[in-house]
Amino acid sequence: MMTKPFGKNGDMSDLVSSLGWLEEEEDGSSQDGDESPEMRGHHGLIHSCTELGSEDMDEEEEEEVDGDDIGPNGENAPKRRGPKKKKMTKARQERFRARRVKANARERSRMHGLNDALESLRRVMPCYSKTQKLSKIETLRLAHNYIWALSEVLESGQSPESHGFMEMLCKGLSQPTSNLVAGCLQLGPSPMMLNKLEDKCGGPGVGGMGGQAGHPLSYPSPGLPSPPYGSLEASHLLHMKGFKGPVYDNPSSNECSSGTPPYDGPLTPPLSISGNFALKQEPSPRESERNFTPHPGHHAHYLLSHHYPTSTTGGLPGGPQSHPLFQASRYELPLDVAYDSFTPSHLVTSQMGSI
DNA sequence: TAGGCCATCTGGTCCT
DNA sequence: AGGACCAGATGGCCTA
Repeated sequence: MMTKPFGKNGDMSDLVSSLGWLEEEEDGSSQDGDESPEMRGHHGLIHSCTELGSEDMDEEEEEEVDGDDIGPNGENAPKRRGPKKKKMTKARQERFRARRVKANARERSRMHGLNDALESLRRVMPCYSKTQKLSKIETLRLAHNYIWALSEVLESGQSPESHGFMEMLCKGLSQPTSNLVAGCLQLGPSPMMLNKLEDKCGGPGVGGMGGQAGHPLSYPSPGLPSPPYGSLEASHLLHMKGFKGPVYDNPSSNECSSGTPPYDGPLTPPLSISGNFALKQEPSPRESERNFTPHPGHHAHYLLSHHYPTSTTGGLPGGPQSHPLFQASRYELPLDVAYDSFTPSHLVTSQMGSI
């Protein structure tokens, strides 16, 4: 439970009055700027109070605000310490309010943008449910785990159906979220999901395969519960169906490298990661220090042979081997990544910055 | 009802 | 000076 230093009602008024706030509220200037219905409680009052008491201390038209140390119930409130508060003129109050209202609007807009980005992230997570939305913190944790797990898959050839993959995904997640992820990964693609994938991959502007349903990941597990579990969102892999070929020879072709292009769709995590690997000639000595058994390319083969068959209709132009998932298995970490603290996310961020 | 999550307001700080 | 970013504070909503 979040600790609330002040009660919702009543006890706050003592503080407010002791700070000499009430006089401003009386003249009505405290309400005019808060067009937002979310302007709740006393919080804003306190901030405004402190602001009024500090910002304009060097202004003319000083006016003492003493004499109102009596609480709303008539009791004596403790005297306010520090410099005496000066009353603002109407004009100053209006200016201040206008500035504050503008800043609030910007902040709202900024947070909405942040939430939009978070929602985009949710949609490319391995489990996405409109009905059971992941919380912000869980979304970030799952994203971290997901990148990590995918990298492990690339490096080790571990199957995404394995228990280990699930464990990596669920590491540090709350029990409900873990259950959600587990449910998602064990559910076979539902007809609804297939439709969704069809929409995503075949829809206009997605770079899909002409409306072909594609090859959604299959996690056969008949008889498992349906919702509230979300559905397995395999689109993060299916997105790559639009992949035109390896990008390693031309790093600038990677979206991530061309400044900050407008985000108009889910990214393809393997592309983002693999495009930044350095070409590996020999197995890295560090690789042997890993805890997993390296089977380079195994999983890439598995995935790609299942989902990117070499065909003229739906396969990758150069066969599975041309896919970044496969290619990436031949790449290794940059040497400047601190190995102790290695996680795939470190790799991504450190390399992204160097593009 | 406690606890978790969220949206919002706010003041401070840094940057352009 | 103004905007972006951040963290703290607060109240509302929802759920176990």
